[in-house]
Amino acid sequence: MGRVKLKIKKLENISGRHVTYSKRRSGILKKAKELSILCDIDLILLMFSPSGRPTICVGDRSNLEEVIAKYAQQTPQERAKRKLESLEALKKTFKKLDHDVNIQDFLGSG
Amino acid sequence: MGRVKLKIKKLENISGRHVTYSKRRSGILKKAKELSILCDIDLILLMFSPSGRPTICVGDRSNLEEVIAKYAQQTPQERAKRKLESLEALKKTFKKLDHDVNIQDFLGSG
DNA sequence: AACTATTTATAAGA
DNA sequence: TTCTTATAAATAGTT
Repeated sequence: MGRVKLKIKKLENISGRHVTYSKRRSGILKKAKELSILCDIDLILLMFSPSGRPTICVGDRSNLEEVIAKYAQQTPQERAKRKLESLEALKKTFKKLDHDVNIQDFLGSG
Repeated sequence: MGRVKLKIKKLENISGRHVTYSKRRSGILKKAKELSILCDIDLILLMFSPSGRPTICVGDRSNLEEVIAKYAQQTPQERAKRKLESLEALKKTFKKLDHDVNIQDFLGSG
C-alpha cells in the first residue's frame, strides 16, 4: 500500500527498517486487537523492533502464558515431539530466568 | 475495509465470526510475515479460531521458545515481578505437558 | 510527524 | 468455502 508496490525482502537501509517498522507495527497491532475483539478469540502478537525493543499484544480475554500452554497442548499429532521441544526450551528459559529463584524448591512446592 | 465501516465489537453471529476470522486471519498472517522479512525482526503471532484451532506464525529467523525467553528477559523494570510470573506460568505449563517425562530427571541432565 | 497517491485488505453479496 | 466488487484502510515515498 502506498506510492509504489514494495518488494517483500529485507530493507537494506537501517533507518528505513526503523521507519517501516514503526509504521507497520501500529498497523498490525491494530489488526490484532480488532481480530481478537471481533471474533472473541485468544491472540498473542510479540515482536521486536530492529533495535530489539519488544512489543506485545495480548487479547483482552487472554493470558500470555495460558495461551502458550494452550497451544502447547494442542496439535496432538505432534504432541510427543512438542513435549520434548517444550521441555528443552523451558529448560533454557529457566537457565536464563533463574538468577535468584531456586528451581528445585519452586517445583517442589506445587 | 469493505462495503461499510465496521464497528469493532464482538460479532454476535457465530458463523459471521468464523467468516471474519477466516478472512482477517489470512490478512494478519501476511502482514506479520511481511513485517518480519522487511525489518528482519523476531516476531511471533499466535491465535485461535473461534472454535479453538491454533495458528502460529513465527518469523523465519525466530524460534518460538527463544523469542519468548528473550521477551521474558527484557523490560528490566518489571524483571523481578516477571521472573516470578514466568516461573508460575512455566510450572503450570509443566503440569499440562508432563505426562510421561520426568521433570526432575530432565532438569538434572543439564 | 503530516501528507497523499496508490496499493491492499476486506464487508457484503453471489 | 471461494470469487467478485465496492469501499475502507494501510502505507511508501515525500515534505
